[in-house]
Amino acid sequence: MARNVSDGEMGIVTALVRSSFLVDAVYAEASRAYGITPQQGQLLCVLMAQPFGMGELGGMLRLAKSSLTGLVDRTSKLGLVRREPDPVDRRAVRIALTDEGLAVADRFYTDTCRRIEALADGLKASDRAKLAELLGRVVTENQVPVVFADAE
Amino acid sequence: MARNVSDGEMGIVTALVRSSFLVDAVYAEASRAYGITPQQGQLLCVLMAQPFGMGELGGMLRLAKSSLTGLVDRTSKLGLVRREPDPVDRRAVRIALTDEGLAVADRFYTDTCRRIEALADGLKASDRAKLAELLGRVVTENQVPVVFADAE
DNA sequence: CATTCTACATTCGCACTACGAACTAACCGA
DNA sequence: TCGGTTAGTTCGTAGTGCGAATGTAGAATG
Repeated sequence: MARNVSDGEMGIVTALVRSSFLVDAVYAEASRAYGITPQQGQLLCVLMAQPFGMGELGGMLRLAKSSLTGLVDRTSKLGLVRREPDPVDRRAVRIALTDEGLAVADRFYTDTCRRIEALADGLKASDRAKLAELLGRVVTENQVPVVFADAE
Repeated sequence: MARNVSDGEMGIVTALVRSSFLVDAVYAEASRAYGITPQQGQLLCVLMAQPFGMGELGGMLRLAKSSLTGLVDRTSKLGLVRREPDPVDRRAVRIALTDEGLAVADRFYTDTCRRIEALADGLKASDRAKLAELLGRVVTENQVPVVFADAE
């Protein structure tokens, strides 16, 4: 049987899985507010740092090449990203944000950050810092791709 | 611009988003190993506690009714869950694990726990406990549905 | 009791997600 | 130049998730 929600003690596995569920819901809600899908939102966030080739993007987002083509197609059709020819490799393309894409990405990113941050509102500052440190170490040690980063 | 991965300081937002990405990847990998989708795996985990009606399931998994019908259909076609008539309400059904579904759920759950737990292998026991406590508070305070629970 | 209102679930059509296999074009090394 | 590799796309398939519309059954009201 499962423990009750009111049970104060929650294992680390459950805490991770359920917090992930929470983050996913926030992502879905935030992206919907901007007329994009969570995947498109994630693509925009990755591209905020710099343009990437399809291969690099596939590695970061953990998507097969064929999956990525469609995602870029659809996001491109919205006018948010653009395929640019790679200057040195004529086979390759570089996916970059359009002006509008950058604008949407900025707003989506800011909004998402605000919503995610609100999840930890109940924790006092020192606890939030501790949580960020511990969770950050988990992320770093598992080499999670930089699908999201702190603003400068 | 974005901070570098090697940058030790990671904000709580980034840590949450990227750890969620990590958990999602583990869930996808684990479910694939059992020939099911992550959504089907999640359904099995929820039903491990007890059978639920479609309405309850929709609330817990945050899915529209129409989305759930298909998920249950497909999982049922695999022989893992079953629709049972509700004893008191002839409109309603109760979704329950079949014997095979219970067996798969047990193994999937155990395997997933092992994989998720491994994510925090780099932390020492006291840090893991602290992380579980803080993240557990975030989960509890945001009333995340019990889509996953600790084993008894 | 009949009528109405609401709740439970399904069906349908749509767009998106994700994959592997097969393919084209271009790079690169021998 | 030839053969192998790499970058991306195309195509077919299965699954996801939603809203609108539907049918049936319980609940509430007269």
